[in-house]
Amino acid sequence: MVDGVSRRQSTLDEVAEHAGVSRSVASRVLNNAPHVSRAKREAVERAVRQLGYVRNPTARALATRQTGAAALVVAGEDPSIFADPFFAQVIVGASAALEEADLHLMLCLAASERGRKRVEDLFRSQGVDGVMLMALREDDPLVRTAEEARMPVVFGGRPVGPAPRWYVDVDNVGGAREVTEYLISRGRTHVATICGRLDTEAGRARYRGYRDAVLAAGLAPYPPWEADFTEPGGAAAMTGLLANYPEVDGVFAANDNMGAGAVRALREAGRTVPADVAVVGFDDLAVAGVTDPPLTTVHQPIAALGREMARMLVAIVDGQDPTPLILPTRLVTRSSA
Amino acid sequence: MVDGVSRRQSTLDEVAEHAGVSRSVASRVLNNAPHVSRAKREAVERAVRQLGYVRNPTARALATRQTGAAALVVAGEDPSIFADPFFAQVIVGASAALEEADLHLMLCLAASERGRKRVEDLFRSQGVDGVMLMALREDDPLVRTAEEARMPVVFGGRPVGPAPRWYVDVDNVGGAREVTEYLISRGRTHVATICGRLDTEAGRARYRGYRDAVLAAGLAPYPPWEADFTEPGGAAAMTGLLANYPEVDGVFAANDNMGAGAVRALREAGRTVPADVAVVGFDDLAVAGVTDPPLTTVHQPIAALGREMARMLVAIVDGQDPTPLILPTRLVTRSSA
DNA sequence: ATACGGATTGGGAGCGCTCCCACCGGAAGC
DNA sequence: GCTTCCGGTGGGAGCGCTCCCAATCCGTAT
Repeated sequence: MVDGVSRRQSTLDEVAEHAGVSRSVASRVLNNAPHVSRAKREAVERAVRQLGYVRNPTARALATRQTGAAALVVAGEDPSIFADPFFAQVIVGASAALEEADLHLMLCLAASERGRKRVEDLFRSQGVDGVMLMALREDDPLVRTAEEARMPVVFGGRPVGPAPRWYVDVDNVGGAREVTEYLISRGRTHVATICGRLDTEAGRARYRGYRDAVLAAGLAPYPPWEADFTEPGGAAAMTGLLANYPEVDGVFAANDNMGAGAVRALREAGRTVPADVAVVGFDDLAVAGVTDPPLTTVHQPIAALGREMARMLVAIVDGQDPTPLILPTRLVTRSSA
Repeated sequence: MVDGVSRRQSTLDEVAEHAGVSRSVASRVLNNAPHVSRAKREAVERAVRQLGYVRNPTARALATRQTGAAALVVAGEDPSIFADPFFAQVIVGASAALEEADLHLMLCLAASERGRKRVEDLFRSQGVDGVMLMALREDDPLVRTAEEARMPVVFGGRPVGPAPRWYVDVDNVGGAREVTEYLISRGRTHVATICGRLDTEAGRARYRGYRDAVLAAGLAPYPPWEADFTEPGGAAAMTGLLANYPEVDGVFAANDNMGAGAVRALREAGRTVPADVAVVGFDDLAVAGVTDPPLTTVHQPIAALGREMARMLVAIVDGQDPTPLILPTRLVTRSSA
């Protein structure tokens, strides 16, 4: 009976029987393995079509000890960190690369207590073939978990501390230096920074880049004024900066969200951008284009970051040992500085 | 030997042996099933701890025919649709609800040809326990695939055409009507709309809401000026609208991205917002807060949408038959209108 | 003809877990 | 005192697939 939509899912045994071959042969055909005669191969393919057979990935996973899935773990402190459009772009890139290797993407938001627990179990139960790990804070217990894991782990952005074996990062120091130099080249002499969380490596690296540039120009760096990478956080920081250092005429915000917040706070304080205070950001997310004035910022290849993480992971799963990767950034000038 | 980090993953049999019980008893303990004496239960728990045992989810899945995972499928035409921060918020909500049910989240971007194919296989191979399906366009083949699937499917937003059995949507018509009425109440008499893609139900519904409000006020609705829900698309549409209907003094953009684009296009055309042209959006995403002026818009509970989809799915997997849900929207007034 | 090497083939033993079921002993019911 | 019942227990048969290995087949070299 030809019935592509039979009630029950057909099994490999049924396909084999239908094709008049053994299970082994049918399996070889499905896996494109050699040692199958042309005639039997075609018979199996016909049976597969007629039965509407689809291989059961779970059974395959059990037998091969490979799940066919990779996890993207987003750590952080609060699940809402994931609302940052940054991650969406990472996912677009990672998803495309995983698709090429025919791996599925499992997404884990590990910010809650329970979420973290589940990720730990995932690591230990071999529930995926490998993981991509992002948004780690200093002393995040997941770093330890990852080290002990018996599976490949690729870091997206380095964690604070010793660099892991496999990671993909962007050149945070270089990007921050370049955009700060740009600010200075536009005649700004009192350049402060709204830095990101300093318990993240990205926050620290961008502050270092800022500091390098200011010192190299013979100016005095301001102490790090920390915010949480969000728009309201950036606005609040800008207000604080204004109150404490009214002479400031240039601000490097360590990401675009905070840059947008700074622009808003400045406008609300009656200062014009860039005439009174020039503002630059980092990331080149969509928000940088809609502020008024639009933000000069540092473009980082976010989708590429995701793509390269996934490719690196696939390479490791395939038994290779790729070298870490640092992606370049690029200055994007708009009118906020 | 106490060794929580033994080379090989320990199995349930080993736990059972270590605890001096049978595999069955050990299994019952792990599943919190009855018919286990207090003494043996504790022995097993001790063995689990000493061996650092973690249950193999793949084997469990094979035996129970339940994978412990749910998929979120984002259709659309182009994978970059996922870059819209809208989805990130859905995921935050869905992830939290799935976490409560101890299900993992599999994310599938089904915009590419290959991606769609993989989703179809996922449906047919029972690779997940259920799926949440979003961003369907008219005549999307995935609708058919979903109907034929032998697993629960919850739609996020209704597809064009007959309503599916299970879905969660927001009140697009009501929200669009309300914000358009607001525009009119502010004295606007030439109110146009930059509508979203009309091959999506959300695009159509929002246009209907706009049209209802305009007609109810005794004004003449403008024909739908279609754009693709993106910022540049909105800007281009605004420019076109301005060229064709210079008398327009109010615009309902069917989402905030397009609203932000409209505001930018208006500024670049030398018109002031809201004095010359008032603009309102839909979604209440972060972008609505950073445009200048910030956008009056329709708040929709996006994380709740994700959460309710996930809860509905869990309910179905548990054998229930929940009723579809339509979430309310809320007008958020800022200064763009 | 006869033997030999390689390509094919099918049987069977898992992968690690769940769950049905038969079995045990003691408390309750008669 | 003897059934009846039930909590507790362990054995065993799968779940659907992969993969090792022994068996078979063929063409060809001897």
